[in-house]
Amino acid sequence: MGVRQLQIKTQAFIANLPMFREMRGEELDRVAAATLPIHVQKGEAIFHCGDPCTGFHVVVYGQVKLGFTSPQGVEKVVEIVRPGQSFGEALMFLDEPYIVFAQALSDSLLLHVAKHAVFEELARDPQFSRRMLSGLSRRLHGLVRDVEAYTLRSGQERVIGYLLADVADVSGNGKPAEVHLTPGKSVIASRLNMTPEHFSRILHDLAANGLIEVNGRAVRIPDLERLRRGA
Amino acid sequence: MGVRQLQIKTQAFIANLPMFREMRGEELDRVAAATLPIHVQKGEAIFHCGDPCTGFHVVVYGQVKLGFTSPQGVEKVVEIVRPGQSFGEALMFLDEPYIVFAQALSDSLLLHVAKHAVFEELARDPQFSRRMLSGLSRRLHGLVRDVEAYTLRSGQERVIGYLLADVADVSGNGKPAEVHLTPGKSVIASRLNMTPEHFSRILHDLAANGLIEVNGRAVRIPDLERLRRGA
DNA sequence: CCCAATGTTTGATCTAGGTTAAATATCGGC
DNA sequence: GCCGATATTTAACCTAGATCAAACATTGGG
Repeated sequence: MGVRQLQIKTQAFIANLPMFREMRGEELDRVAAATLPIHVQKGEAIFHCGDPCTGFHVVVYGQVKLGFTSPQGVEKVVEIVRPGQSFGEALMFLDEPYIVFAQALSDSLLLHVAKHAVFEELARDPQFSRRMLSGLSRRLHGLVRDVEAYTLRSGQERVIGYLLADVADVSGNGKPAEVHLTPGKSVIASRLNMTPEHFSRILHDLAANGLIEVNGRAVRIPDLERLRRGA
Repeated sequence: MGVRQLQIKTQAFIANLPMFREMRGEELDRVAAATLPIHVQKGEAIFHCGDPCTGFHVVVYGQVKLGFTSPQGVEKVVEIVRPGQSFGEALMFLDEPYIVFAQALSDSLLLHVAKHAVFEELARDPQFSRRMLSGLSRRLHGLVRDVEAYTLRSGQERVIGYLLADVADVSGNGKPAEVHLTPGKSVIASRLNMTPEHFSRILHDLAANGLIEVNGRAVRIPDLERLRRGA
C-alpha cells in the first residue's frame, strides 16, 4: 500500500476519534501529516518507563497494556487499552519521562501523533482545546474510580465491576450477556490488583453461586442485575 | 471589609495561581468577578458526593480533604488540599456529579470560581487552555503515582514517601528536616490507605530504627538520605 | 497429531495489615 | 488548672489475599 493510501486510511481513522471528530479537512490534514503508523507484535514494547514522550498513541486494532514495574521486578497493569482508545496524552503537557511502560498484548496497529501537531491545533482551535480537556478529565475521573475500587472494594467486588463494565454496551440490559476475558486472565487479575490465583478462585466462587458461567475465557452472565446485587 | 476591597484581595490571590498567572488585567477582572469567597469551619462540608459541579475551588488558607464514603460508611481520604492548591477542575468538563466529597480539616477560606468564567477564558485565550491542560495533566500524573503506591508499595514505603514528599521543599536536602503531621495522623493514615493503628506502628518502627524522631505531630528526620534508602 | 511453552486451576500455607478493645495523651473550653 | 471530647498508642487476635508448589489445560508450531 502506497504512502497516499496509508495517509487516507490514517485520516479516516483519526477523523472518527472523539478528539478529532468535528475537525475540518485542512486541520485533519495537518494532524494526519504528523501521525505515523506503528506495527507491534504481541509482547513488543511501545515505550519503556523513563522514555521521553514525543506524542500520544491511538490503538487502531489489537490491545495494549500500560503498567509499572516495581524495583523488585513485579509488574502491575494499570490500564488495558482497546481499539479506538488513546494513551499518553497527559505526558505531552509535562516535561517528564513516562512513568509507565506500554506493551502490546497482541499484534497491534497503533498511530503515533506527534505532539507538535497537537500543540499547533490547540493554539488554533479553542474547540479542540475543549475536547482535549474533556478527554483528560474523563481519564482523571476514571483513575479516581480506580483508586476507589483499589482502596474500598473487595476482590470480588472489583471482579464484578470489571465484568459489568466490559459487558455494558454489548447487552441492552436485557437478560443474558457475554464477556470475553480476551487479554488473558493473568493480565486482568493484575489490572484488578490481585494474583491470578485469587482471580481464578473468585471466578470459581461466582460460578458456584450461579452468578456467572465460565468456559475458558468466555464468561456468560445469566442475570446482570443479580450479578450487580451480588457484590 | 467592603466589596471593593474583597474583590481586590481576591484578584491579588488568584493572580498568583499557576493557572491565572500571566493573565492581563482585563481577563483577571472577568475571572475575579465570577469568584466567590467561601468561609468554612473545621468539619464543615464544601460539597457532598452526588452534588452537581458549578465551578472549581481554591484554598486560600486552611486545609481541605477530598474522599469517598463506601456504602458501609467507611471513609477514604484521596487528597489533602493545601493553601494555593485547587480542586474540582476536572469535573467542570464532564457533565457528572461529584464522586468524592470535600470537607474542611480546619477553619478555611476558599474561593469558588464559576465554570462559565473558565469556559469564557478558554474560548478566548489558547495560552490559558495550555495552562489548564498542564494542570490537569499534573493531577493525572499524581494520581498515577498514587495508584503505583497503593498497589506496589508496602505500608512502610508509603509512609516514607509521604514524609519525604512533605519535607521536600522545606529542607535544602541538607541534613536535618522537620515534617509536621498537621492534618492529624488519622487523616494521613487514611490518605495512605491504612488504619490509624497501622500508621502508628509504622511511625514507631521507623523511630525504633533511628530513621525518624516523633514528638506528637512533629517528626524530625535526622538523615533524609538514610530515610530514603530505608524504604 | 504431538510437544513444549504458556496459561489456568487447585490446595496448603503464610503474612501484612485489619479489627477489637482498652489504656493513654492532648486539647479546647470554661 | 480541670474536664470531657477527641486523638493516639498498645496489645491480642483475626482474615483477605499473597505465596509456594504442583497438577492440569490450551495453544501455536513443527
